[in-house]
Amino acid sequence: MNSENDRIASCDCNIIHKETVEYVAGKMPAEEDLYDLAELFKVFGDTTRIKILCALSEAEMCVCDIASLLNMTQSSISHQLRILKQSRLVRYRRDGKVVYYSLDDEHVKQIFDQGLIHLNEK
Amino acid sequence: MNSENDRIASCDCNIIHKETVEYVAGKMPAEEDLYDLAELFKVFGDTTRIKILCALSEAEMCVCDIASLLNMTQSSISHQLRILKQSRLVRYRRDGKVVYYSLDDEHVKQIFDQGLIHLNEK
DNA sequence: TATACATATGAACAATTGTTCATATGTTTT
DNA sequence: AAAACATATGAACAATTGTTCATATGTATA
Repeated sequence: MNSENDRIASCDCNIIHKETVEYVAGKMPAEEDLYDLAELFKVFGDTTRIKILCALSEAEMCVCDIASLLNMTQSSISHQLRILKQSRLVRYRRDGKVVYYSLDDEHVKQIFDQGLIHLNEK
Repeated sequence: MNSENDRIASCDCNIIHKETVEYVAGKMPAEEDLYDLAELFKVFGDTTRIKILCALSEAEMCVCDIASLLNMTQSSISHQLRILKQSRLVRYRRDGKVVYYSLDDEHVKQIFDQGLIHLNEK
């Protein structure tokens, strides 16, 4: 076949194993799902947010508590909480002037723990 | 007590729930572990790398296969594989001119799947 | 040994991101 | 109603990141 020997412009090389590529292509999840998955992990991929999630897995806390715990400004915590809210990883309730945050579901802790397992076994 | 009413410079507000903060502080993992955890998730937090990991969970592939599958340049794939190698998420073996990559351990797929579960239940 | 090929890598660049600063919003208390 | 307080948010800035381009490295083959 000709197509197998032609250099592929897009990848700057030849397909070495056409069958493998086609097999895997058939198994790949939808582009959009992979994008969403990367976005989810991106949220976990920041030290401040990881600390917030870790703290909230222990107790419901208000913004000020979290800022104090992590020794950071109220503003930076608030900004990060917004991202966590948007990703549906945390929920909140208002009580007077104070807003209390907590984890939105149990998967958060499971993803968290799965990561720790990986690190501990290396 | 005086300390509870003083405004805390670091967080620009008062500690609202001193007991909670102290309790959670005692439960937090080591700073370094949380940093490593964030670094791990950061690696998962990119569409290209997620796609590579997803592909490798189906079959061992060479750089060219992956580039062809994802319709990206060999160079960009190679750069990302370096990051995945450094994080010990993939391993490789050389066979002549070709370098074959595969997942380094099964946790990768478990972290991956845990993320998908979270997304599917929302 | 010269050429071709698969892969790796450094530099450059645009795009994204996290924090800070200033200030706005919403609620309570005086 | 005014002041105090907890939180939210927009703009600005430095830092980080992913891709591209050019080129280097390593292996096989003519």
